[in-house]
Amino acid sequence: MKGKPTIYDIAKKLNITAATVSRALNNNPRISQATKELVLKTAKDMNYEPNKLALALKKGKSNNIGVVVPYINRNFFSSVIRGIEEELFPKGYNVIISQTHESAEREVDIINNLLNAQVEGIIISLAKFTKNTKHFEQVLKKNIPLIFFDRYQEMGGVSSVTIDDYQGSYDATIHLIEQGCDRIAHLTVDPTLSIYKHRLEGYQQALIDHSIPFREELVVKLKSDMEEGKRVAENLMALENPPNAIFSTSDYGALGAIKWLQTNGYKVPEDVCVVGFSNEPFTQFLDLSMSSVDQVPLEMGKMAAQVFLEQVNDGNNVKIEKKVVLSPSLIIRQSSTKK
Amino acid sequence: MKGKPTIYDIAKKLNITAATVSRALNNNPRISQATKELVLKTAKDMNYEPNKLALALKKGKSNNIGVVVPYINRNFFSSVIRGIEEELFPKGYNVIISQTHESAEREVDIINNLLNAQVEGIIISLAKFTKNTKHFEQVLKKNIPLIFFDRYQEMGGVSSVTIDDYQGSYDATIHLIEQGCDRIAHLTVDPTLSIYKHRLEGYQQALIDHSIPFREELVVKLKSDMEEGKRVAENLMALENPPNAIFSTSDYGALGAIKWLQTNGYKVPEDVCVVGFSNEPFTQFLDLSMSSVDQVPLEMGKMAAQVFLEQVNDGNNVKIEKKVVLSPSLIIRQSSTKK
DNA sequence: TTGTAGGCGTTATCAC
DNA sequence: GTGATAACGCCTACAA
Repeated sequence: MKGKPTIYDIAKKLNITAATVSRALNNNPRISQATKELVLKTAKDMNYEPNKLALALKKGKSNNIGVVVPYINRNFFSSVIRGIEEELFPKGYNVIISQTHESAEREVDIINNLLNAQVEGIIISLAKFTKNTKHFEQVLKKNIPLIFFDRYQEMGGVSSVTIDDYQGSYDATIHLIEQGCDRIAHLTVDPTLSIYKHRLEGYQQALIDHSIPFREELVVKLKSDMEEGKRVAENLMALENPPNAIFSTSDYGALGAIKWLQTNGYKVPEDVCVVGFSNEPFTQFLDLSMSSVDQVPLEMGKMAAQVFLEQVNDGNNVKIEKKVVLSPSLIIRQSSTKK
Repeated sequence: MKGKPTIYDIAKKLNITAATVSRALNNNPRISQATKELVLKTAKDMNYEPNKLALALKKGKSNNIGVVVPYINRNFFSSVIRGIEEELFPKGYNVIISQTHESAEREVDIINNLLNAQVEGIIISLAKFTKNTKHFEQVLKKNIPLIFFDRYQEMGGVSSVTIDDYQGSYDATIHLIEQGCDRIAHLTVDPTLSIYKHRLEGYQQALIDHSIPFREELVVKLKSDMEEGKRVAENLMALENPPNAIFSTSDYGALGAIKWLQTNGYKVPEDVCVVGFSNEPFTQFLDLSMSSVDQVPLEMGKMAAQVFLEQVNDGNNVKIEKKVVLSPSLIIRQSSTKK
């Protein structure tokens, strides 16, 4: 008996069959209390541990779940993954992670790979440029729960967990208005992506609700990047009627804006209030701490895991399509607090 | 043929046996070119994909590797994991992650779980309070490569990938000395842990090499935390002969120190130079950017993965025990640059 | 060059 | 209650 002990080893020792051992181990009702205890005891003695691979092959279930993100070392994603792992480890699932590097191609490879590995579910935040959804149809065809989080795409049979981007944006804008700002710039990243579209809409609605005219020139598209934020701030302040608040859908853009403002004679928040989005860890450590919309990544991860568990337990039932929308949380700090 | 096609399905279609199909798929030399091509083609047509679980059971190899960290959403750890994944995905390995939450108990559970899942290797950064190593002996007994990174413990048969903490600390201290500082405080976390012990030694050696007397009262132990950093800075500056430089083995401690200094009339770096350790992302975004020792997490992850690959390919050979020590990289920024 | 048969560790379906 | 036996999908001697 070199390697790990199997149910055969323990069967032999007890002079019974492997089948009986298996049943005893699985607490099968029609097995005598005596043998049950005996088996359990010797199993423990021999340091027996079931071979998950065999079980997996037999049942066609691996106890593994795949989590796919663009990059794992972005704070938002790693926090979501943390939430997922914490929810799923106690249930006996192992979390396999993969990174798309924002490449749609690689995303396809990863999905195929996960499928081969017989994962029982896939939780994914789409690569930025994923348009085609063919690879996901395969997943659905196999009745494997597929859950999008944060970045998603409309697709029948797919569940998703997102934050209410509209609400987050609305709240942030209202907050700025309440600080007395009436010329609020909106920095966006790519309004064709749904999350940014919703953020734009929330911003617009807040203006409407306070009878503030919408000015097209105050909406600027830029990459989520500090240098871009500086450039944009410069342009905005050069307008004849410059903004007295900047709401950026990215913390990095907001940071760049603040830096430019401060080094060019503007006071934040007195002259210009600034609010970011994502609540990156650095926002709280700045000398002038930055207000930001928190995307509740931990909750998002836990929620995604829970949705997965529901679907997986629902067996081959009708495909449930669950859309969970979490409330983001506006964190108000110095960059937008006049007092 | 409901589920996934198997080699049997494709065998039936071609009127040959599964064995032949298997061989063709595996490019077995003694198989006719004709059938090989035929099999390959129909396999593709039928959208055949090998079932990794079956393969795993057969070979006793899962193609999975376990990565264990305290918390996945710490920048350092998630960056290491990123490195590991990037190195291992192309080789066909799946990366399973688990978090210990710094609990030694949970660490034991996780190791057992990974063992049951038949992972082919384990890469781990120890929970802070792990003393016992019994659970690791099990891993070694099964001939499964075990690799420690960052936080490790001396153990026969175990490889490790770390940075040269001594060197990093030495470099940082020398840098401070070159800036003209001769009263350098050293903030440590827990000198009983080897990494902090080495950092203390590097600091001391730098002093010796420049004939600067070592002063016990300039070495302070504190938690890696901003508030603690403030408290400690206050105490240090109250000494009769206060420091003109602070080297903290944690960025958070350094940050706290800087904040306290700045709000209490001291100029950084003119009055006091400050250097941190870890190169957390926030250090570069501070108004006064912070110098720090980068722990090259990406390289560390890649290196750990490479060590794993070596061991795993070495079969059941003699246990190789590889100790890789990477060079940290001192990032010099404003907090320590007088000019 | 290809087919046959057995096995990896479990569980499920029959029987007894 | 428990024992045979087959099966999950694949690989690999051993034959032919």
